[in-house]
Amino acid sequence: MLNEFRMQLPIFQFRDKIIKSIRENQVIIIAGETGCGKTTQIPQYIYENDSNLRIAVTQPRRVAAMTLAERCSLEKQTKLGQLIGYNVRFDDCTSKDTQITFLTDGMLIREFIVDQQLKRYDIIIIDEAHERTVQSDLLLGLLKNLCRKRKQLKVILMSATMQIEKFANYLETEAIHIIEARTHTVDVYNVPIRQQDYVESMVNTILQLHFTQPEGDILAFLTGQEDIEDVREILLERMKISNQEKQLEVKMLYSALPPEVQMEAFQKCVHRKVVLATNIAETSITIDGIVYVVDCGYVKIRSFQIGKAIDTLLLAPVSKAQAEQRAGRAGRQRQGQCYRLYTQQTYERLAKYMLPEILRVNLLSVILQMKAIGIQNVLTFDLIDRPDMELMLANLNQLVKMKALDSEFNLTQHGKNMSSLPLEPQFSHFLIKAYECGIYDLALNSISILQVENLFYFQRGSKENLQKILSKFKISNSDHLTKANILRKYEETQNKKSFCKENSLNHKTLQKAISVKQQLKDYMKRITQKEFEKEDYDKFKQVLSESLMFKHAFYSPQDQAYKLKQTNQLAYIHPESVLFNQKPKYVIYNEVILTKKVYLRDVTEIDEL
DNA sequence: GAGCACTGC
Repeated sequence: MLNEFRMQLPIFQFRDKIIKSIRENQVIIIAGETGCGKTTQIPQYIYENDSNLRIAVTQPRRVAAMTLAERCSLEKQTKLGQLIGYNVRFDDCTSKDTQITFLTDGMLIREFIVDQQLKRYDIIIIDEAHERTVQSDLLLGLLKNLCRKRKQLKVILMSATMQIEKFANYLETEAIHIIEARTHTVDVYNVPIRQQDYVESMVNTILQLHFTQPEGDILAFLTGQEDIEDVREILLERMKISNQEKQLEVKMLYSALPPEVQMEAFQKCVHRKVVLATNIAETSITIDGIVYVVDCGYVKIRSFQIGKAIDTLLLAPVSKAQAEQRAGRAGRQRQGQCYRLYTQQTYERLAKYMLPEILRVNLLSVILQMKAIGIQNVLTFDLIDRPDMELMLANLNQLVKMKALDSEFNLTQHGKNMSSLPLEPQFSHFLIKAYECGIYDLALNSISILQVENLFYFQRGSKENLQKILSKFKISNSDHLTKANILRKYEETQNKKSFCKENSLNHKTLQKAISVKQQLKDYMKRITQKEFEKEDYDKFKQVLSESLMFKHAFYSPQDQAYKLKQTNQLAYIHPESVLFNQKPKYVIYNEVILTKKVYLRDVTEIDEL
């Protein structure tokens, strides 16, 4: 039975219309802002109408998949994992009775590799399609194809109310439903003149807001750890000077913060709270009680420069859609206000949407996945936005060199094995080769710990300890081996928490590395039975060097920098490397990224190129 | 002598 709460949701009045539309069309589009109830209700409507159907609902983020399944289970008063369940990495909470499965986009792509017909499901819902992640774009392409082969299959695309025509054209459907949500209005204010420095401007706006506006918490959007810490320091200083009775609690929120510090941003405060956040607060996380939003107008974007073959992580203006999304965060509880630290004129000139991810990342692993799913010609595969042809061709040729594909671009057994691992292709290649050479534990430790980010956590200004800590674990002029050693020492230590504290390590991060290692170990069991171990660092380096065949660099004395073998690009060893300030002649690296300079991250010295 | 936003298998 439908309970009263469910009937009050905006989506409820569309129930019969949508059911009818699904019956009559193979592909339908449902657009509606967050809060209209589409994600929790539509799977249930479908099930209540025909209890034989098996439904998959995809989400870009794993927490969303888990909490949505929990929410729906509660509404249907069933046990989570029975009728309704979820399936995300490290956590499969489904059973043979499960008919509504919430899963991540990446998980459904994995299922495609196992069964290209996806016969396990009758209806597939792709949610949050407007976010345009690589995974959901790829899923749309795969499902568009599959619809021709499986006439009974139904596909529902759900998105915010943007780019709907584009989706509709691509999926060749006219069945579009737009659901209005009941949200509160947000008044938007722009600054009248262009601001020189958004940190200064941010501080002034927050303080002015604080001293003149009625109660309600503030959410401030900044770009990264550095400007968040700057704003915080200046705010605290000025609050001290002003000696006002009106207190202001300053909290921070960005992904490199340890989870326990992040939690502080969610606690209710006696006084007004201001949360200084990155775009983690844009979609991933919702904070209750926010009435005011301040938007600096910038965001850090990671892109892949095709010609130079390097990643960049640089500041860029937000898109209009992003600016709206940020403003919307003020209207979740009651009428809110949004202050933009840029002029109305600047706003008008912003791009409508951010460039979709598939057009700005390296596609090596996506191409391998596509081959594993059985796509013959990936170059002509019909995606909603086609990536650069040259890049895809270069990726194909790299996969040939790794022997993942043969010379006709057909998937080899090795490529099949590689695609079964949740790793970048060069690491899959490395792990498989390392097993063959009998250095599996060393390789597993190294790969697992390199998968996790924010291994260390330092308070501002205390980072001079880093090299001291690294030297305790250092092995053989290699970040790969040194980090493997950190994981091994962590595993061997009894009191893990104090071990982490002593060495400024992030406990949760290492926990994650452990579960990554266990998962990789399980996957590897299906590929090879070999499990013998010898501690051979030279062999390790040799196999690694061969696996990172496109990531070699040599020191160029006249440039006082490294030259990448592939492109002659100049780069510097990252300060977080054990090789920082040393100048080994030849190195291999995991990643080359432009931030303030072009840096090589995770570096190992080798004897020759 | 600098420090990387976010997400996923």
